[in-house]
Amino acid sequence: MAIEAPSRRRAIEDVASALFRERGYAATSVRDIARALDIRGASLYAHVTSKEDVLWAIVERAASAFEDAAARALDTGDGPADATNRLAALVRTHVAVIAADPELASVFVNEWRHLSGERREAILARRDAYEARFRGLVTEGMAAGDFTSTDPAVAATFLLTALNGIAGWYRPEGRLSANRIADHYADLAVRALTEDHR
Amino acid sequence: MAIEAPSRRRAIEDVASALFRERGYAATSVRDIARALDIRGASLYAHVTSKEDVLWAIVERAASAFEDAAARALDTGDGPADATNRLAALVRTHVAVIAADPELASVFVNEWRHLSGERREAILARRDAYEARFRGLVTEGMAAGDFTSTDPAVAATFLLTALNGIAGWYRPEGRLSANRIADHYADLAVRALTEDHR
DNA sequence: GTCGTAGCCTAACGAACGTTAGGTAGGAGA
DNA sequence: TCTCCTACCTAACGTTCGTTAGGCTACGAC
Repeated sequence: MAIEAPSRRRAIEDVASALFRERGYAATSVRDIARALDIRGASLYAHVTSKEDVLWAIVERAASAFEDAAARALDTGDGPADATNRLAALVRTHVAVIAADPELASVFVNEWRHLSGERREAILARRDAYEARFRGLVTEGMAAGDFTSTDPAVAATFLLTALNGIAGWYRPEGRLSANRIADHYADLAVRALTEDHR
Repeated sequence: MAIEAPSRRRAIEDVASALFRERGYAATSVRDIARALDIRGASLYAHVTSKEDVLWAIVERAASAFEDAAARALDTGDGPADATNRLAALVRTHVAVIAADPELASVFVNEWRHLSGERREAILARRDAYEARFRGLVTEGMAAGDFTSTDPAVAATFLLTALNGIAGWYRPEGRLSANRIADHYADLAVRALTEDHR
């Protein structure tokens, strides 16, 4: 979307996230990342202070992408929509963020535990906050009678894990476009929370 | 369930699957596994031929557990149930397998890609076959009019990723029992595929 | 032309990795 | 008592890991 300065640093993060997605962070060496850029491992350290630093940059960027997109999807200025429509919008947005950069999203979803100390806790806190958005929306919808009453935490986790799973299997050249997937997932999510809604 | 001979080999697999679940296969060293058993890394090789061999044993056992349970859930002798009931039974069974040994299930779901060559392909084939069971059931249910018509592959993937996610967060001492989780997930799954079903 | 700087190189560091070799202690069965 | 066998040990192997140090080249700005 946004036009980025074509920095070397960013190129490193891009190949790293592709490798982290398909092999995992721990199974990807610094020399693997360098080889994908056709340079030597040591040369990376002109652009990067550590391997974990690259992971952190990727995870941080992904977290912001999800947060910003969710805020845009939910805080629409045009008055309060009902829970069903807001849930559909949130699901669509989540799918769109994943499809826009599946490597980024996959690393965020699956590799955050290789961060250490404060960074790990910071990301966990942001994940929790994001999950709370889902849970809150589900809770509101139940209170308003839009959703079937059930355990909001379970329902939110059910939806979020299903959504995050997309980051693992989505391929841009696949059978279904991101929009079609978003349509299907929004329908499935809404129906999962709705009963006799005609 | 079954009473096992208390073999050292099995103890190794148990601590290994716990470590693989929480740190990942690649980030767990042979010496880490040994330390959890209060022995030296080299001593493991009296019971095991390689680190990957341990992963294979875990993944293989998990695959069999899922396959056997699904077969028992679907091939009930008491005549053909409708797709809704069979889906609910399959979901419950899947949850039960995960809850019976979350470490085993989590390694199966998340760490199979660290297998090499034939083993990796063999597990992928079995995963595909298992997924095909879900997809087939969804397809049948749509044909019979029990389920809302949608893309069966997308719906099956949606459900399976939501289900497999449980392996990542379930804790036996958690707020909800495995049965309660199974109830909720079966409801969510059936509703996701059903519309105006009263 | 010279200066800065961006980008890469070779060489090497200590640590950790998976794994092998060969040996020891102790209990079970003859 | 001798003999296996299970379970563990120490020591070491070659490799790979993340990372640092120091140097070279090309190019744009002044």
